[in-house]
Amino acid sequence: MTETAHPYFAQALIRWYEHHKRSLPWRDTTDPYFIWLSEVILQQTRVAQGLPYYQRFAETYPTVQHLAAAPQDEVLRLWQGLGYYSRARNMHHTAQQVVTEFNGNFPNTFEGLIKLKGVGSYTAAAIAAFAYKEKVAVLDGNVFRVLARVFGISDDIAASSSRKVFQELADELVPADAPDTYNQAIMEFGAIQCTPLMPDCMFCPLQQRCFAFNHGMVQELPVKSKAKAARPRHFHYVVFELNGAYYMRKRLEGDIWQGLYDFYLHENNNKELAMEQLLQELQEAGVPTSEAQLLPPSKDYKHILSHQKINARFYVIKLKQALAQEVLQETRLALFNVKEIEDLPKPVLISNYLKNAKILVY
DNA sequence: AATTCGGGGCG
DNA sequence: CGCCCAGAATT
Repeated sequence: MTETAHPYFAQALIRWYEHHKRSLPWRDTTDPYFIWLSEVILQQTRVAQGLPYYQRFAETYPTVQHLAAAPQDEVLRLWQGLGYYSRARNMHHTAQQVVTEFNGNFPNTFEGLIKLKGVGSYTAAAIAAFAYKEKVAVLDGNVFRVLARVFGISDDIAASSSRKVFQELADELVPADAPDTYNQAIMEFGAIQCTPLMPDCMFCPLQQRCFAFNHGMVQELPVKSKAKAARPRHFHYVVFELNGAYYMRKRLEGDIWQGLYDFYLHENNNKELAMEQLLQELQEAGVPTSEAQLLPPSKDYKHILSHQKINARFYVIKLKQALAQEVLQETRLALFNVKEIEDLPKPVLISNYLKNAKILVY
């Protein structure tokens, strides 16, 4: 490991930060509510993608009380497109807890913050440092990368067992007099200067003390094992239409997109689905298919998630009469008009279909 | 300690 | 279009 004087490391980063930092709205406040909001949005999310969402949330819910009082569907609708929807559900839950249990005040220590749903070690450290200047180290992907390169750490950053090594080093590096600025600085440095693919080593203030640069290992560090291949899935959506309204249902726990709305779903392990089979299934579910007019399936929609490759087809069925109450109970479907559908939180896949099919115009 | 949860950007 | 990015909860 390169002998890097710790005070030098923090000082160099802070000096770099003062010259290169981006102006971001959550950096102009020490209000734990807005810092928490921004950090939850920024989990797994690039600043450019999260920024407009932050602005919308901060504007729509100017206080934690506003967020706590909002209906879940509204919160999820505002979150639509950001992904990892448990973040929104947990955030909503935590807002309600802060209001009802803590009188609207967030815990003011790392230990208190990390007990909140959706607040893990990274987010607790970020809020504690930025809002309360607690001397704790944030450890996100940027920090992993910067530390691995500068200090020549070759532990696999994708392995949970490596965390301890990085966390201990990160903790040592935090200066007591500026934990807030330092933590911002190291993440910003990773995001702008010490980037994953083409780091700007030529104009790097740490160049001379960087293990990776000095050993020609910038491309090799950090070490990161590859994720396993995404599993293929085949979705066959049945879009029941009745006089310009559509049957949709809220997705349950235990799979992707919990809390979001989609259509009647038949999943198999094939791109194709025999019409007779689908019609028989619908008949068994109590759908009067004899009266229904079955249109040809849509094109294939390919939707990529981190570890799932979804191929989806949409089969529109124009109904002549409403589905029976028992069918709705069994399938959990409900009828929504176009205006209502617009306001429902939906997976991007469903949004794309609705738009292509000219059911919704965004 | 490994797996699962989304989606957008980039070369 | 393949590859990259990356925190929290659950198993």
